[in-house]
Amino acid sequence: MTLKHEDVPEETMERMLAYLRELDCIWREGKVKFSSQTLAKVLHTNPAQIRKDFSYFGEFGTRGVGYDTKQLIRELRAILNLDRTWRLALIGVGNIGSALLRNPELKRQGFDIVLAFDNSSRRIGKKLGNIMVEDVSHLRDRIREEGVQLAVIATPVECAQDTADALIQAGIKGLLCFAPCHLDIPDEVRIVPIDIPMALGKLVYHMEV
Amino acid sequence: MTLKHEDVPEETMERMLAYLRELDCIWREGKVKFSSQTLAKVLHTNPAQIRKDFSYFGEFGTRGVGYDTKQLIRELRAILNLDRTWRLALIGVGNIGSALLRNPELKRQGFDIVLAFDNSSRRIGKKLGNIMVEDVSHLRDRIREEGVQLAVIATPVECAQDTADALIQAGIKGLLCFAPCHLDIPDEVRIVPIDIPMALGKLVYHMEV
DNA sequence: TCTTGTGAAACGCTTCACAGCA
DNA sequence: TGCTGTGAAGCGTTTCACAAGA
Repeated sequence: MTLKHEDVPEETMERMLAYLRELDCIWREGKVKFSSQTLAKVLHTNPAQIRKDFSYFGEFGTRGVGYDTKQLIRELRAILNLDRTWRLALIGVGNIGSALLRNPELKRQGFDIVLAFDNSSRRIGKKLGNIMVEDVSHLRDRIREEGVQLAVIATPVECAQDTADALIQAGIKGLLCFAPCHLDIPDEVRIVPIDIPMALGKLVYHMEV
Repeated sequence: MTLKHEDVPEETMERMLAYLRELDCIWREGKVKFSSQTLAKVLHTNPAQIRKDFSYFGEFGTRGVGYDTKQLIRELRAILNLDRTWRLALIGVGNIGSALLRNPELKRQGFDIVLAFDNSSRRIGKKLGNIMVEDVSHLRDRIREEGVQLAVIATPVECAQDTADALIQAGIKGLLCFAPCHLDIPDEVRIVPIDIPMALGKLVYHMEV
């Protein structure tokens, strides 16, 4: 029985991304079949968990045999909306922003930064890769012109909320935010935070002092 | 009743980090008191959740009144081991690695990158900020010399597992990993992954296609 | 009256155990 | 025999509701 998005635990979706990432590896290693057992061993998890996760979306395996690697990769890509290219806007071309622009991995994974903005005249007009950095004051019009749905906030904390507000005005539906602060966002907009100091916080909590 | 680390849900610890981050804001805004109600409103969460989270570590409030902002900041810093400076090693001084080295926010938050390594002669010997990039082949000795406990893996995926193995050999106890792949790590070593393509995956899963 | 701290209920995710099939 | 798919049990987290106390 196949359910849809709202019925799937967020945890399941996150593990599906991890399964896909690992299956890409397994495929590159030439393994055309796998079982929940073998995948679980690699990822240090429980085979029942993997089967249960898959079962939210359908039946992909063959009893007594296992799963077809390539087929599962295709299925997972489709389930996770990763079977297309997503166009992104980037706001803030400082350290992290320019690292993202220079990162070829993103494009390879289907995430294409097609717009970049900054508020500093030092950076506006410069070309990074094949993207021209534009003035953040043109953000709204340019995002609408290009029909971009997703944006990456890589500004300092001080500008992050204003940037988010402007992006939402521009019709953005999903945000990846590197600014280490809470943002106030309407329910219909999705935000995924990447907070590096907080990640280090998770680490040191478990350290012997 | 105060319990310790192993009895505290991971979710609680992660929220404690978010509370601390927000309390720093609240303090800068000049608010010397807060209630679970007011903090919950800002973070779009449940006041009972906040009180329950706090209760894992002690009693910090005054009934009928609320909490003292500055005192709570101090308590949370101590609980989360954020009341000291942590020294880090960085491996991989590419786009993301050099962005981290140039990021003054980390030092301000108590995370000090004191060693940087790379395997490219183009980068070895260069100075970034006030850190000299060293040859990754000296990793083990230098980490032991400096007594560093934490490391940041910012290498390409291809080197990530080897790097992790070397770091563990060197006695590293915690890893922040930017390489978008699963790493095989002994139980006693903590790893916190920051996987940017996966974060974008979480975002697009919820998008209307 | 107001807000904390907390047992207990409610809820949701994980794991188990086994029927169903190749 | 071997592995999947899944209902049900187990378990941990969240939320509720209220006693305690300023």
